[in-house]
Amino acid sequence: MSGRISDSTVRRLSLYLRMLRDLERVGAEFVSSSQLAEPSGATSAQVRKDLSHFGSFGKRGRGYSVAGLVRALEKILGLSRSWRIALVGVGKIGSALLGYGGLAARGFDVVAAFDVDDAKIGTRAHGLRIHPMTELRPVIAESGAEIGVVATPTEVAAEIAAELERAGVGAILNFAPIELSEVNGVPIRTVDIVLELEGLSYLMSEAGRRTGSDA
Amino acid sequence: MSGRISDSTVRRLSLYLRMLRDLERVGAEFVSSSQLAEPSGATSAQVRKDLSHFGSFGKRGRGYSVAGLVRALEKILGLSRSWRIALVGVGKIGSALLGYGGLAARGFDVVAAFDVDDAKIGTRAHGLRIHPMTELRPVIAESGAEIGVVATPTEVAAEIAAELERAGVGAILNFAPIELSEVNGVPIRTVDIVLELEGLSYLMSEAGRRTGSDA
DNA sequence: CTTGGTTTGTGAAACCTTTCACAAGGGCGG
DNA sequence: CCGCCCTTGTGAAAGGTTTCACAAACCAAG
Repeated sequence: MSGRISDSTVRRLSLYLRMLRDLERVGAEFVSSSQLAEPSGATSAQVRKDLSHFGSFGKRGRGYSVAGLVRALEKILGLSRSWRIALVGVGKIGSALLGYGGLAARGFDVVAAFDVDDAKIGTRAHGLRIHPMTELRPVIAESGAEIGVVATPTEVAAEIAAELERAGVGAILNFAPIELSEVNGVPIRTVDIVLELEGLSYLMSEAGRRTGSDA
Repeated sequence: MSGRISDSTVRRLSLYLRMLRDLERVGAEFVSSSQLAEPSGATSAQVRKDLSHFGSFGKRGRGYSVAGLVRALEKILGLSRSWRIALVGVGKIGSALLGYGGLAARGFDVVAAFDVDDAKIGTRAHGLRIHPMTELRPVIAESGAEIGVVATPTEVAAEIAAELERAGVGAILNFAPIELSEVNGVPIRTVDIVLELEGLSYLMSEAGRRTGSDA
């Protein structure tokens, strides 16, 4: 088992865990790979293969123990602890994140916020003091944030990501529409809404072209 | 050329287009596949392969005409026109989207907004009147929105997506942390921040486990 | 204890994507 | 006009992911 695990596998593991927690809440004891596969649109074989990279968690003829698999997946995904987030850029997206209770509920706590805007610095947003950029390093060190979130304009995103990395974060989530390259093994995930919309635009145009030429 | 194009290819095409527009702005005339590859982290061969699915756009020995390729990619991706968006849920994320100028700048106009909250209905957010959910169908029909955005709580996301589909949108962008399944060929893309964070959590834990056992 | 029904874990096969490597074509300097 | 250098377009190879299919294991009932 366990070589290099693909992003898509990890993504699915998260989805399985979500479903398992729901099942746990309603008191289910066992679940089969096919039940587990359904919500993520995967197949039962894929569920079993995904899990097999990490060990053997099921009972043949019976399925998986819900509680047991929840704990196993939490351990694999690093979700048996909570993570601290440092947010850079308290604009539209940054504020939305701060106000989104879903993060803290799932173990991701925003513990520090930064902005360049003098009007914002020193004020509080959702109970969190907004620091100037110059305090990035010390505040991140003191707060112990492990994840940096870049919610700044595109032009400065790369620079901010580099500063976050230097300040010691272990991973970065980027909302600016720019592809940031991983440095020093600090993984970066980008959430690019425009890219998603353009992907949809392609699919709609493609559909139009198909039906257009058929009709 | 042109069979079924993978999501990752389309994603890269968007990135190429971004770079090409920057190049056009600074007045570059030609660009090579290797220059084009750099910002998206692709290889030159991949750029050429991606483009080859749609035709032959370059000149051997010279590269690609920047202006020509911009127009070609815009056509392929369906970006030579603008798209209208109907937004359902004007909470944190919904408001952030409304206020985000980057969308309109790239040809995605939010033309209609809906919410269940009586306090919001009838008011205006960023110049846009907020409609009650009961008016979904007529307002979408009248506004001609092609893309529906789901920015509601998870519990109602699936139902809203179905209503949007019935109201006639051609694609859906979903921000709720739930996997929605495509119906009637209406493509759905989900932006799931928690999933991204959990992916980062996995990578950080993995890194910890590796160095932990090595040291 | 045995039988039958069920579900896992996993090699092998199928499928898909990326990379390689090179012939074909184009431009430029002389 | 010729020869050299450069870059595309593309089959073939390599690499990766998903699906298939089945033996092994477990439970329950008789």
